[in-house]
Amino acid sequence: MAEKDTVREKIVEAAKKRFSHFGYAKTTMAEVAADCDMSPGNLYRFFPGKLDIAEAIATEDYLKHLEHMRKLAMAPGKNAGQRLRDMLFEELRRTYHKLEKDPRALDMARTISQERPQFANWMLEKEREILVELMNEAERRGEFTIADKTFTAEMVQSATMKFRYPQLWSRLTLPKLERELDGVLGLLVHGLCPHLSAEVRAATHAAA
Amino acid sequence: MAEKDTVREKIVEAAKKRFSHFGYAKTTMAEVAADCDMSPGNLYRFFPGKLDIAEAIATEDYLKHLEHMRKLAMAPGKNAGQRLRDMLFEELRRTYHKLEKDPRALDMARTISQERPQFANWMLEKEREILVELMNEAERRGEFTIADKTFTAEMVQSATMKFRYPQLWSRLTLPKLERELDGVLGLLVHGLCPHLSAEVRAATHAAA
DNA sequence: TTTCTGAATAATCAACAAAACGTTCAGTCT
DNA sequence: AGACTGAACGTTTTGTTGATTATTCAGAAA
Repeated sequence: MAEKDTVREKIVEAAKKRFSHFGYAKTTMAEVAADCDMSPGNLYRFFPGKLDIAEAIATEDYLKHLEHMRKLAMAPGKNAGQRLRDMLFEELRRTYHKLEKDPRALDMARTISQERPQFANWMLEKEREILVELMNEAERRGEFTIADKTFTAEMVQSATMKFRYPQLWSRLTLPKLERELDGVLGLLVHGLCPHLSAEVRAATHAAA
Repeated sequence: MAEKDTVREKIVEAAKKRFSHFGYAKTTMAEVAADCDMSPGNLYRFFPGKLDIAEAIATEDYLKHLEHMRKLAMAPGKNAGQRLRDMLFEELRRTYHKLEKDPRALDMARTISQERPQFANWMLEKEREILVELMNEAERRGEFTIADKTFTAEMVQSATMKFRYPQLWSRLTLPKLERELDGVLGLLVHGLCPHLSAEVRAATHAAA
């Protein structure tokens, strides 16, 4: 079984190289198999199909990214709004740079999210867990007031959809996208209605 | 000149019928010309090209829709949040139903927004004007506090992108989309931070 | 002169054949 | 028996050819 995992890893590594070098569509199972000194048929003892190899690569990659985002979401010495901002900016920059420096990654991303919508769902769900943690912490400190946190996390994701696969939905440059994300987050955090600034809150306390 | 406009209108009408019956791609300039009892070449004295006829149709249609939205945005006896909600719900429902009952409209929408990105910009800009009017009115009544209204309108549009061409970016049903839009608007209006409810505001006034 | 036509042109599309590919599985090797 | 191969199969992609189509423009009609 440990042996099997080693072989699996070997396949993933070979595929990773091919995919990033030539793109998902342009690498064949035969090539990946050859890189691993095995026959094409043998790949299927480790993965149900080509797309599943891509999914394994994407999963590995995203789990690393999630760790990073969790750190930003829980960073000490910052208020909740700032941490939310850091987290979503990190997400924007990561995907932007990934697709920028390696346009070959785009067809893989596109194929996966088209053929495996459930995978895109899984990513959102994982991110949502972090958002809920962030909100719990924020509420504990009185920074946010949120009734249904999972629902609210979904709404935050919905409102920031545009920044999740930036070059899929617009041709904006990174600085423009950052400015826009900043603006949207400002709205999400403070709202359009007059909000409870520090001074107003003090006044309210005095009145009580 | 009045004569020219009549001919233009005739062409638009003929094209409208063809486009909605057979789709944009499947109707030929020759057919539209025949419907107007003229030669294909003559169409080009009135429109630079086929796509410009489609754009004229879309413009006419959107201007009607804008009027409707402006009415909702300025409806008396409702607070600003409610009017914003009515306006964006109308937008969602309109495009959803249009593309639902007439999937032929989709290829036209897709072609226009692909080949003429500036047209999509024009639509957003026009809608933004209404949003700014709504915000001005809301600020006058103390319902919203907004520094840069045009920028804020842009951010509202950015956060609600997903609901603008619903079936282009997701496969959600109308009820699910409505629920989600409602949630996002709740967030945009009230924000995540504790906000100034009516009672709190009264307390603040008392303290002052 | 001004308005319009319709054949000419160049670009795009559709249909079809050939090649390449993902996937399977009968059978070989260890 | 379990691990693996590679030819075979059906699907998808690619390349090619012929037809359609948007657009132009020289010239006819008004």
